[in-house]
Amino acid sequence: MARPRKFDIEDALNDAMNIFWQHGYDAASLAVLLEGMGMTRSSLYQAFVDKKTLFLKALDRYEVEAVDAAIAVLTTGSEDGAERIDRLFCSVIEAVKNGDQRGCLLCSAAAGPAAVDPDISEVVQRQLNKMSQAFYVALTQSAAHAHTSEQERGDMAEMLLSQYVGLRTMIRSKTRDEAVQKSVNAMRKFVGGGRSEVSA
Amino acid sequence: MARPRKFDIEDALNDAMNIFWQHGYDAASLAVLLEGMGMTRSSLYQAFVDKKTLFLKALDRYEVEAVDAAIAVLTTGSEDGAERIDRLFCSVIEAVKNGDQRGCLLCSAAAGPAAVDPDISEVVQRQLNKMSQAFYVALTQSAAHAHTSEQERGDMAEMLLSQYVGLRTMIRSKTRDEAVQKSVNAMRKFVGGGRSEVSA
DNA sequence: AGAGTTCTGTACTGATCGGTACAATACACA
DNA sequence: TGTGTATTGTACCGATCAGTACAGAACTCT
Repeated sequence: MARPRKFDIEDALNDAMNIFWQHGYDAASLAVLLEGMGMTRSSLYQAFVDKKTLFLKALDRYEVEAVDAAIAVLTTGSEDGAERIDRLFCSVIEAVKNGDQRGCLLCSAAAGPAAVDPDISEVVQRQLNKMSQAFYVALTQSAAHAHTSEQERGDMAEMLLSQYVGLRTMIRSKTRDEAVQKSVNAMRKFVGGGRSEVSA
Repeated sequence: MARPRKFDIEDALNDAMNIFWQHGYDAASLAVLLEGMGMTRSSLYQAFVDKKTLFLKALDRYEVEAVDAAIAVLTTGSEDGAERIDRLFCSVIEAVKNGDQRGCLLCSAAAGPAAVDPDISEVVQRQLNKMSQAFYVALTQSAAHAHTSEQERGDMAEMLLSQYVGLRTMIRSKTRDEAVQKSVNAMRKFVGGGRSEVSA
């Protein structure tokens, strides 16, 4: 018994996520968001409270869309965990080669608004923790690392996470493809379990 | 034959660098900069043209102040390059433990304005390249890695760089100290040449 | 002391920021 | 076919943004 909204709320959130992903939190002004989401000011504020809340919801969306996908790569697909880690890093290269220079919304958020806002920081931390957990699982299920101590695997999981964050952060600043490729080469060799050498 | 300026231009640039370092490019508004640099609007614009130019000069300053210092750690001090790498990562931990959560101006710039502005991106890239060069030198002068191929060392230098960037990016988002410590633990073990185990 | 020159302080600019007020609108239901 | 209700569109809000205009101040040199 009321006027129905013109937009799908999930679609809009998806648009918002992509806009924040591409532009970053600050550069994604209300004007840009409204244009990209195809809605008016009132609709946005009525549905998403304010910009920060929208960003937090976009981060949640990113968790489902991208983080959980990365985690799926790390925890399923192949028997060998090291190979799964390998695949994740290769997918990063793949994206760059396809011209995707957006990097990672989570990583950009970590360097930007999360440094100032505790609410954002909390979400970022939670998602980063999830990723490091997944690295840990992958290492545990790797022939090359299963024998190492729990502590060693925990350390290495954290290291793989910083590697991942660093890579995707640099990609955002137009790092040349070869540098990314080199970094991943070394990482693959380090982790072991790689299938072929340097795919392409 | 003119009125002398009240401030030292190098001091002011130093202040600007620190403000950008702490707040990030966007959050460092003119008001914040003027307050922190202790000067008036006209003086700033007269001396530094505009905000972006000031930022570029602050980045140059950061290169001298911080990047070159890191490079010095990587290229001098100890006979063994791996130990020097070790020292660099330990110094990152040290900073965090002392409550420094600013991360790295270069890394924040990479995730933020460098993604949009080609001039900033260029400077960021140049400095990141310098760092990876220094990692390469350190590896070449390491007993544990000198025997590896030139390509292998190049790859690993790039990997160490992304590791460094990732670490300092996450630090900015209030990553708990233990995660940083863990990541560095694994990195130290990986690079080898570490002096003692987990300093503290 | 006066002229010339550069810097400083203040006041202001238009643009844009995130956010709000409110009337017009479009639907479901009675 | 009204009536109630939630959404939409528009017009607006004060605050802040980066940047500028210009008069007055502070110095050096003649």
